[in-house]
Amino acid sequence: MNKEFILRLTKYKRLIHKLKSLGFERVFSNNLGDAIGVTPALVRKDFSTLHLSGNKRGGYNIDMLVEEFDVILGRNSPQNVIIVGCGRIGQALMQYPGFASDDIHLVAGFDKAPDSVNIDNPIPIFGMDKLENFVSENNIKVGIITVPGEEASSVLDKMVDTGIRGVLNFAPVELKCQKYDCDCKCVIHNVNIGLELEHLFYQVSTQDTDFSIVNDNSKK
Amino acid sequence: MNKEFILRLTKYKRLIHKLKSLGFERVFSNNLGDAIGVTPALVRKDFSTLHLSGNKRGGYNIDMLVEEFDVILGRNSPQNVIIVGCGRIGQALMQYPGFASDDIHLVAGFDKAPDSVNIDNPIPIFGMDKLENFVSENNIKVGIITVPGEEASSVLDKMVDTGIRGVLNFAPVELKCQKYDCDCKCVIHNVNIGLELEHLFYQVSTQDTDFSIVNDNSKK
DNA sequence: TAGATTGTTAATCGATTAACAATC
DNA sequence: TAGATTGTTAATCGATTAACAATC
Repeated sequence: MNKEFILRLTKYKRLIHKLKSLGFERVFSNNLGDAIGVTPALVRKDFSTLHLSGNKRGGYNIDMLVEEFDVILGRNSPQNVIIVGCGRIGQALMQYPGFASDDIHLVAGFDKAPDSVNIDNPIPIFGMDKLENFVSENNIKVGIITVPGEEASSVLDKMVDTGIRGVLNFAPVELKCQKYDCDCKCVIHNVNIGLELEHLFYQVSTQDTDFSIVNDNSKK
Repeated sequence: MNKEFILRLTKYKRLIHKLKSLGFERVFSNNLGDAIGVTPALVRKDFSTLHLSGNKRGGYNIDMLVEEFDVILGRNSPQNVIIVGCGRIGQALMQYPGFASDDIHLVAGFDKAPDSVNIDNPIPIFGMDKLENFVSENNIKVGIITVPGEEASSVLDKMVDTGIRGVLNFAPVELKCQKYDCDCKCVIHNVNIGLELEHLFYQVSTQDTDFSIVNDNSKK
């Protein structure tokens, strides 16, 4: 429910998998807290709300954590993703090496001009007219948008209509799911690269200053 | 200082520029709140902490806001960015159309094998050995990392050494700036696409459920 | 004047943390 | 037993909001 909380969950899961592969058998709340940058108390609180319990002395059992987190985060269901928009960024993501290790599978790309897309892609590229059938036949729930900003909104509508429930949007517009009013049936994460860079410039420019100074400048 | 606050600032700025281009002369806190999804009270609070004042009856003057936000967000200083790692994602970003409109300029790319990078890039590509001089000569403060995960950490160190103060990281590892202990001289934003997708899968899978149900399942 | 909107204070809300009893 | 760590409660902290006096 809480964004920060869910983000911590995915971090816990990754960390726990790493620890398991290192041969750990138990782990303490303070180890976990240090690694993901929170207090041990919060780790225990999180685990407590997830009904994950440890031993008063021996910490938490790694095998148990691995198993439970895989259930909690739905690792057992197929993590298939489609990508709509096969321009430069779309094609780059198709080759992105970071997915395989997370059991996330990009299974197909869609483009309004599929024939003009390079041949050497690792996944099949279809025209937009194939989207609906593909999504329903393969029960796809999550998609990536990498179309130009002007097309993003209509592409989103199309995707939501076909049954997509989660979207990662790279187009430089802030998308909101308006199809179903406030009772939104689709979760959207916007990755707005320009906004991120602006944010960085701001932070860098004020790193050593504080607000009163900034304001004094603006009034010169 | 607060992440959410800074994000709102960039949204205010974009919105205000849009309103100005539409011919607006004044705007009220409730308009702004509706558009960026916060309460009017928060808009007034934000503006108040920024020492931006309006008229009790007539709202806020758009021209004043445009001017002040450009100062606050440093629009007046050059927004030059370099990119380290000229693989697929790096090259895709070089052609990204969303930057120009924000006065953000990608000015150069760096790669350990610059000769193997495609010729038709819109910006010059240099070897890593040129990084330090370029950054100091052009007074670059912000860079993008698009190298493979294994190289990200050492690339970051190199960038911080040359004087880069803000980094947008696309490598699939969570980077922290450790060079200067806790007194961190470099702000880092991690865009972890795999983590985002996992997060989405989790949200989609629990969209209609609540925690007690999730937990019951996990105990089956 | 009456109505509307700001600016600010105090209240609320929710997340995080400190602290400690329970217990391995 | 003594020491360490969990699980949970109560305190803290900070951000957001409601409310309203000031005033255009």
